[in-house]
Amino acid sequence: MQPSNHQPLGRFLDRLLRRSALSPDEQSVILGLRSRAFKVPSHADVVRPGQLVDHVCLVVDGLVSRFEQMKGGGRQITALSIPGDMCDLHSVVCPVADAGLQALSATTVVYISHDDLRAAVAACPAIALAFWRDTAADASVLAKWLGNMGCKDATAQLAHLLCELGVRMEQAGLGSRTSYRLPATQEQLADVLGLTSVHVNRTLQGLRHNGLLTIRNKTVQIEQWDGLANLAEFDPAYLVPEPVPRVV
Amino acid sequence: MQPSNHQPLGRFLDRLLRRSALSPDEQSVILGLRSRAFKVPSHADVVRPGQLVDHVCLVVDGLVSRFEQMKGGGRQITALSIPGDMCDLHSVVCPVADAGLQALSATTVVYISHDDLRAAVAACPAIALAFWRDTAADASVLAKWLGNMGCKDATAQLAHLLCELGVRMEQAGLGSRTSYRLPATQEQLADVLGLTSVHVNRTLQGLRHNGLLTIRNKTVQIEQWDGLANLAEFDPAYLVPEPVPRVV
DNA sequence: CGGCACATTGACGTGCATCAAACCGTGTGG
DNA sequence: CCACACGGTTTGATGCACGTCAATGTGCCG
Repeated sequence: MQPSNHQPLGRFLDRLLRRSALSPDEQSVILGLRSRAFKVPSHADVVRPGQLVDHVCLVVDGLVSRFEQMKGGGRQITALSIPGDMCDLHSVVCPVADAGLQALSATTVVYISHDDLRAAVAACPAIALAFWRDTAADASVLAKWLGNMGCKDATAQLAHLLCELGVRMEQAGLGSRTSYRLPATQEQLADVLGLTSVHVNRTLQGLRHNGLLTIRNKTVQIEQWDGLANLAEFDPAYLVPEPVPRVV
Repeated sequence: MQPSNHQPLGRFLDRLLRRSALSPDEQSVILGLRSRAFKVPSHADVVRPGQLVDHVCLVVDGLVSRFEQMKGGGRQITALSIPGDMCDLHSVVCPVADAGLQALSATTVVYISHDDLRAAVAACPAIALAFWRDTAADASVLAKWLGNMGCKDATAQLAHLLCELGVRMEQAGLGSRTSYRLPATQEQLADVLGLTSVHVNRTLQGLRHNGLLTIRNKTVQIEQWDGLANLAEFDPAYLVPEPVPRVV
């Protein structure tokens, strides 16, 4: 599993191959998907909540969040997509988006039409399974977040998030788990963790004062990985599934 | 979409058909799956966290929870499976369970082997898509729970959960949305909501005193559906996806 | 230089946790 | 048929983690 290349679809294929075996033919079906690139400014909506979509959205550069919007103005981020991630691959099978998508920083994305993806799925059953598996992987991140929010205090929760992002960035070839760029504001992190930006700020300071990490210029530097992972009860198992044998 | 029957696999097929169109042949593949029934006593583990499984588990009667276990003894329930639900359909593509499964009440389940399901998927691409869609539906419940936990207070969160279960019970043909049996303890509800059983108790009393619902003998009676749904900002859209056209 | 988004700090309030005890229904065994 | 044990519910007193509100600081960009 060599990184194929740094083209948008190459990054996505890498992500799929991390979990699923695909034949050269199947790989070229993925790489051959037609895509249209767009630039999205920071804070702009990519998909509005409740919107019916006919394409998926692959992150090329930047950071995209999926979020639930409450009537009272509250907002909960339910997923973070880094380059190489499909924000809403599940929309192929559930095209009416219950949640919205928003760029957290200046971002470039590519659109790929549902029709093209459905054609790929119809042509290659293994691709359908790879997509299913990808959706399941997203769900396991979601379950982990729920567990953290329900059981851990702000410090452990924040530490866990920063460990997770480290591992994911490393997997995606975007830095190492102890040093990566995170173009998100403290308020956005607060919306991920179900906290306020004020409390995220103080919690972050606590981690800094303990020498666990530093953040300079949107770049996270984890100084004591083991300490942070231990504090967070972080176990990357949920991010690195065993590749599963082909079934078709 | 008539309820096929009340056999275990019939209930599961009904659930699939609620979201996916399947041809008669495909339906009979589902109904023909081999299954072995088991009785599970209350509080017993069905799958231990981290276990490698080679079968999925379909709930026939009772209630099963998926949960994350923390080192400190904390526990977070990340999904509730009612009769007709596959607890861990995603394990077909991610066979190493990150989370555990536990029966919340005396429960009967049936096991279906991954091999048989993979054969079904290989034979009928539409079944693969239906399974993928089912996994996505579970994930949207998870996202909603995360949103509630992050943004709402205990009252709204509990109200939302009871509305959700009402709709799901009704869809599954197990009572109406305003009256259904819920064989869970307050402590288990607390583990769903990220609260303590003490607080769930007081919150439940608040809802009762406002005349919104009553609970007697494990049976939830919602007296004012609109009031409860409004309090919870409950919108069932995330539970009733538009059926999607066949792609294969 | 002025404006703007974001980070930081402080004072204060509250929703929920924690701990501990009492209460209640149900099944069990003497 | 009663005594008891046990899982679950209910209640009260107290504390803390985090929210809220509001001001100030800071870097960046036009």
